[in-house]
Amino acid sequence: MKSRLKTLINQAIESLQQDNTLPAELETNIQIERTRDKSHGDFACNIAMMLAKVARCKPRDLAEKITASLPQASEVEKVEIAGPGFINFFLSNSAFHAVVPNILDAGEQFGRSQVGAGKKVQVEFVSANPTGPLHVGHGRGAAYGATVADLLEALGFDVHREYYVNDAGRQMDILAASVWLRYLELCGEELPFPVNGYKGDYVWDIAAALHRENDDGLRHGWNEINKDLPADETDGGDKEKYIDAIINKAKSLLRDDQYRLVFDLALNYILDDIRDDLHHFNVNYDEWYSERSLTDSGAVMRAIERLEKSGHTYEKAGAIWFKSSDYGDEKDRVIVRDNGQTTYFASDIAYHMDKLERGFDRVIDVWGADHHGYVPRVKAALEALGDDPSKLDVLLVQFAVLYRGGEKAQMSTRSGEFVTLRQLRKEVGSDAARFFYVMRKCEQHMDFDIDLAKSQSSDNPVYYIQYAHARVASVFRQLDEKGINYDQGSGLANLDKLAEHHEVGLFNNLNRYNEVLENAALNHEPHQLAHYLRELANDFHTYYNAHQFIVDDEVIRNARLCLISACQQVIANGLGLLGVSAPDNM
RNA sequence: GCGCCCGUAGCUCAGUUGGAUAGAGCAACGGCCUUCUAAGCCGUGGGUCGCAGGUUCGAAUCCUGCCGGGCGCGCCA
Repeated sequence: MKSRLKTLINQAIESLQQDNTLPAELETNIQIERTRDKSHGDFACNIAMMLAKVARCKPRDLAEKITASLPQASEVEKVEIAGPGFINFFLSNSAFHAVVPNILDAGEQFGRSQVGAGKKVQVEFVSANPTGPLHVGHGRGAAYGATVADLLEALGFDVHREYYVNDAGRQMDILAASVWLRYLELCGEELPFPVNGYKGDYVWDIAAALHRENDDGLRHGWNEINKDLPADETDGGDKEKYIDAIINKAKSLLRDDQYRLVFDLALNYILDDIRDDLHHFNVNYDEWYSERSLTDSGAVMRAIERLEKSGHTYEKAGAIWFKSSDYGDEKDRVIVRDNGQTTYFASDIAYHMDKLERGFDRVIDVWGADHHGYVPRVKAALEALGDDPSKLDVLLVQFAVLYRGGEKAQMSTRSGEFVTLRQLRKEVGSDAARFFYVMRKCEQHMDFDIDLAKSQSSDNPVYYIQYAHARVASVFRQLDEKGINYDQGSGLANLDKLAEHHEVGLFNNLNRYNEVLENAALNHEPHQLAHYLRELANDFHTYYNAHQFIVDDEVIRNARLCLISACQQVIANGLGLLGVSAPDNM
């Protein structure tokens, strides 16, 4: 609809250029907007105000000339000039009707397009350390990332969903050591558990699995382990040094192969858990990319060498630094520590280098907002490597604070542990959780009202929208029960009989769906779709209450059934893109 | 101290990328059940868009400076 009006205005401008009212050289950026106020018509264009200067006349006069030069179009009922020089288009009702047959024809495909033209986009999201179950903070990233990916796919982008698995580094060693110590306890050893170890119940579960598979095969006496250990924090020592000493003991006593056994068991156990959790959250990946594989394949060394060769590194205090401050970072960063080990940042440089080498036209990282300080150094690295940092979009997701009964529910009752995503799903259901997480734009701090998400009332937007979908299904069930025939062909042929203002409003809203989808996807703003669906459901419910659909007049009846059927389809499609189900029964 | 995000109705938030008289949902108040789901609907009230300047035909939106809240500033990952 918008593009149709654009071409009309373009033609008008071209004809004005021919009679020299407007200069031949002209930069035209025609914007067509939906009006807020119906008294301003259906669409408005501000082109006259934009071009007034170059045309050297008053905006309203120019608007007059443009309007006079507009070609005839059947959809346009009336054109008015208003305010400082807006050109307002009033369209005929029938101009909005064509969307209904389009919706019913396309079905599930309605709204999908080829705007993305098959461009390769990678969306990396969640990527939480596999050292424990996902918590509610990860949930927002999961819902947001998955929806952004689905939206882009709907627009015809070739989307690759990826989870970066931090399966290297100290945190994983701490987990492996924690599991091993719990395993030793299961073997009958008595030992003090490290202050810095992972204490969650899942560590016991992994240890039990380790014990089932290996019996006492990995057992070492605590007396042997305890030899030469520094003091833990409980005994006035340093908890970091203590846990590092435990890790080193584990590595030396178990040797490589057995240590790797413990490590991998823990890693896979937790990854399976995360995968399962996300799967039930309707979040699925194309690839789980291992950080360790970057080291194994030599990508990390290759990235470091490239930086060294291009003169972006230097040595200081035994470490190798990347001069990220040359590219806007606030200070330089270590990539190889004085002990020879590469840093996490070095892996991340290699990872992003690898992403671009894999040929993605666009790379999207979804991060928690607490990592925002990390953006400049990654972009700096890409620039130093000679890649284009503008290909990388980092989307920062702010924290979600859970509220239950008006109180913060962020922490569970047990010692400072976060509420897990699994607990949240169990309590409010996957549908409500997915919807609530994307209801707000990602840079907005979010208050997640658990009570509201659980409630089955119109206050709850998820239920309200799903209910609209179910209601249409219910109407068609009624039709069946009454033995009344639904003639879609007749309905589509008589849409112009629907002129109640509720109906006009619905036609109008159904026409907006494609625009909303495109905007939501290209701007990475799923909340736009969520809000749209709320409005559409609201309009539907209002219509439902104002008018009977199953009426005796079969012409009106069939036309109305076509209209509500289209509403149902759009709601189903929209909810589908948000990862929310559209039930027929509630 | 420096950097990023946020500040819009009593509350939670939108605001079509700078457009016309700033919107919605809760909450408050007043109505509506013999009807395809009242799991709902109709109506009313409510605002110095944090503050002060600036940019222009036009600012909640862009720029500058303050104020307030959140987060981040490791040879951790």
